[in-house]
Amino acid sequence: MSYVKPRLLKGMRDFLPADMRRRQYVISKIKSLFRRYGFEACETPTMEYADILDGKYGEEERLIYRFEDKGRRQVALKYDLTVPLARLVGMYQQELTMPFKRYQIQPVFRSEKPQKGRYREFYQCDVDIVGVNSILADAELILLAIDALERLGFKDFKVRINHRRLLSAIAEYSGVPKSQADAIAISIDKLDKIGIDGVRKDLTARGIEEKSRDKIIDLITLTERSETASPEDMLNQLRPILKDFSSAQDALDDLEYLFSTLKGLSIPSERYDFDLTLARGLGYYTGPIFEIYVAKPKIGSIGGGGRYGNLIGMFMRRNVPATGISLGLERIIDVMSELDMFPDNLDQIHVLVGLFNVETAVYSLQIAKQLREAGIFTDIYYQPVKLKKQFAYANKKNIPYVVMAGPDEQKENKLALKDMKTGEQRRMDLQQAIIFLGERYENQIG
RNA sequence: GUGGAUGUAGCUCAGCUGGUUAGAGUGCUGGAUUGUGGUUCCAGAGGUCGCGGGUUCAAGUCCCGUCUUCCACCCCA
Repeated sequence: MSYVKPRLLKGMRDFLPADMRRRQYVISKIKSLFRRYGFEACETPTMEYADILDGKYGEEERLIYRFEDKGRRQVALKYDLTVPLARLVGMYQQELTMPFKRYQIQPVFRSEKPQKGRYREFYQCDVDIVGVNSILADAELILLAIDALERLGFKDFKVRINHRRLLSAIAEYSGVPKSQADAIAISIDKLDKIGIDGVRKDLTARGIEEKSRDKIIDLITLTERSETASPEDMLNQLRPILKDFSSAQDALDDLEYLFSTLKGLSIPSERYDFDLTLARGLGYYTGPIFEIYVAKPKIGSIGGGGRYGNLIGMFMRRNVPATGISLGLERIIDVMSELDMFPDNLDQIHVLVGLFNVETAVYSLQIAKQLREAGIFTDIYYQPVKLKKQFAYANKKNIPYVVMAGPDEQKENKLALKDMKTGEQRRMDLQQAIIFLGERYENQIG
């Protein structure tokens, strides 16, 4: 027989049942919350025509997986869920009810060099609101993201908020040519990592003139100084400085509205921050931008998003405003694993029906059948091996209860239900067992 | 994409300056007089030392290449 060494492609992963318990736990919580906020599900294919994705991501475009298919079409694996959504809206305009609120939980692909918390295939959990100009939509997405993370047990995280047009205004204000605006954004985004002197050096290295550089640094230090200041105070400080730039005023208005809404929703102020240095890489953002940040495990952002005003317009003849936020499933899971945030009873199977001997096998199968009809997750042992082995199997699979039914039980039309944790075992009839297990696992039985 | 580290039984690792049949713990399989487990005891199976070349009388141990994982940069979920 020929042998192929089993192996995985770089950055790709298998999920064993132990992994899937955690993934499904997180997905089901997120999904039910999305629905609670009035979003409906959507999916798009793994592959798109390459030109659907081209020209949307800026620098990051080099990370798109590209192939030629057998029909010599240029195809690409989807890189995020936002651009496919834009395509979808462009295609089904007439069939979609506006405003269109959809959630989408699917894998995306990026050919990056893998690291911890960085894979080549990973799931994003996106919620987007299409067709709404109001900043209220952005505020609600931030609320939703915070709600989701808190429900998963996150304690220490923060949503950093900035505005794309503020970044370009900074470039304008400092007198830097438009072509270098992105370079500035990238540079000041590193403030956390390399500090103010690092940014100064970096700006110089990027060929920014001294005069411009100092103006930029002044602005940044303003926000850095104000770490204790409220977002409102910071906006008020910026307003006079950027007075002559009308786009900056619009951005400041947006943010002011956004922050006052968040405040009005009673979101604790430690949950969000105005961060003038936040610059999201993706090219399509045009308005407020957000990033969800955890400090504890050094993994960076676990989600992000923002308003994209022109992207959908690239797939239709008019512009449609939209805003969205994305949660990174595997980073959320990585953080939760690291901080031991998963409940320890993520068991999926409630009871194992053991097999005493061949003569009573059918009786055992009947018990299992009826437990299943009652909605209880029931596994069964198929071979009449030593009870020791059957119990060991239940332990290994973390099954909390075992039913044994031998000749004695069958004679009385009963069964023995054993609690694997306490070792306690009681003889009862099937109905009693169904009631007992049914009450215990009420919330899981569908 | 650039730079660095790593790779030995299913898992976690040991193996000194190259030298005979590659080890431990854990896990796995079987057993300790046959209706009850997670403890203990006994026995056993399991390794092309990531893969491919090369140097040497001799390589897990040195050199080159390649792949994987991890770290930094870049960037991001």
